[in-house]
Amino acid sequence: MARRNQHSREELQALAIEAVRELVAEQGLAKLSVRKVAEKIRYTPGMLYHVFTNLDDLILHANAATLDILLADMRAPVDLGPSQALHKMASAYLRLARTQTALWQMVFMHRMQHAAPVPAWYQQRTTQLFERVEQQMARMADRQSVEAIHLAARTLWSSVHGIAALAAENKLEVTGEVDEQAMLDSLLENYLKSWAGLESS
Amino acid sequence: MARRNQHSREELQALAIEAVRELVAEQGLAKLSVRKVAEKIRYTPGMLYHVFTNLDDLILHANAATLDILLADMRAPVDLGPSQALHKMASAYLRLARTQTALWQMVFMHRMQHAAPVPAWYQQRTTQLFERVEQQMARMADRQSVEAIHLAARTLWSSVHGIAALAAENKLEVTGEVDEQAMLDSLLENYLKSWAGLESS
DNA sequence: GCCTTTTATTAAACGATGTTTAATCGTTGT
DNA sequence: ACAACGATTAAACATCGTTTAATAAAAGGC
Repeated sequence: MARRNQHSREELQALAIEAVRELVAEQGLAKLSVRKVAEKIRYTPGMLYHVFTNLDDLILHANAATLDILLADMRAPVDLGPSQALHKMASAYLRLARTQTALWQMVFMHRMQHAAPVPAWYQQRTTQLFERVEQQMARMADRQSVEAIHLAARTLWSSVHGIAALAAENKLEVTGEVDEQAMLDSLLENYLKSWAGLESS
Repeated sequence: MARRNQHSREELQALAIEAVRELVAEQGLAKLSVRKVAEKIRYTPGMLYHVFTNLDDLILHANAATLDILLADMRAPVDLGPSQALHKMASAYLRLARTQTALWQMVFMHRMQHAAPVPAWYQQRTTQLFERVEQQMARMADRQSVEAIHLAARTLWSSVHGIAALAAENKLEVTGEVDEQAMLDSLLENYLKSWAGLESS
């Protein structure tokens, strides 16, 4: 049979993306396969190549969905001070790494195999994330230069990411009990305290 | 032919491990395969399963070698103060991520597929790394409790790792110029300044 | 020095993978 | 009614990790 046409191209995309996310959430990235995705949405593997260029492309779309969730969770409440806002954002970041570990890891661990550059519609989401952090840090110290704020934001958030990555690892392999939330608090409190007190050069 | 016996079991292990490291350094983890390793050491794929339990095991051994290099590079010079020692160690960590990106990524990105727990001889190396950091931080603030030092060491080094991870990524995908060494300096300076000034509770 | 036993090593198979190909079959336009 | 098109499939291909049984060389006993 051909063109059952029960689903439009866009519906099929959404269906496949959701299937990937469910499969990865249940079994992890390592167990993901094109055939499983196809079976789950009741199509043939070949069909997926009519809608996505390859598996990497499909995974990238699934990751974009995860990033959208993350960005939504990291919406900074307007009525909070910059320090508390950053705490909230970091906690949201950590929470996703803890509760949706497999999906979170897929975002940060999967690398393109075909040497294709990350498309703009994807990179836009990751830069958006850094911009939000930068925005809050700009509120903390308006004495600092734009470059200094940029550097500090990247420094801080790379650090937050490192802690969240550790938390995601520990969900799988035990390395000794660590309280990642306490680590986040320690990082933010100490780094920001010293940084905000700095004078611009 | 059988039992050419040109190489002992240990020599074969070392040969295979070195082959893995060369292949990954040249082509990346994604292109690694058992067959390529076997070809490189001029044996058959099956032979590797006589010396290692599976590919994960082989990769783990290759990662141990990388960790050994890292640990050697991170030897803290005795004549330095704790703060400068930490700077040196962090720089060494970053340097490896930059110069041996593929091998470094294999250490931190590869996950066991067979749900086997990380063996003790491997985990020993990663804990050793944290211990060195802890040691220096203990020198900085002997007023703090053991638990506080443990927490701060893990916080700081997870952050260093996050920055190094970002540097490794940017070696592959361009995200805009960032000076990771400056980020490291910012992290260490600000975090340690505030942390070391703290009184124990 | 021959024969047996071990064991290193291989060749070949198995099942699964991502991807491509050509064929099919339903829909659409005329 | 028929032709063109396009969605969908079935099947093939090359590669992968891993296992199996066969083979050939070394080691040990006598």
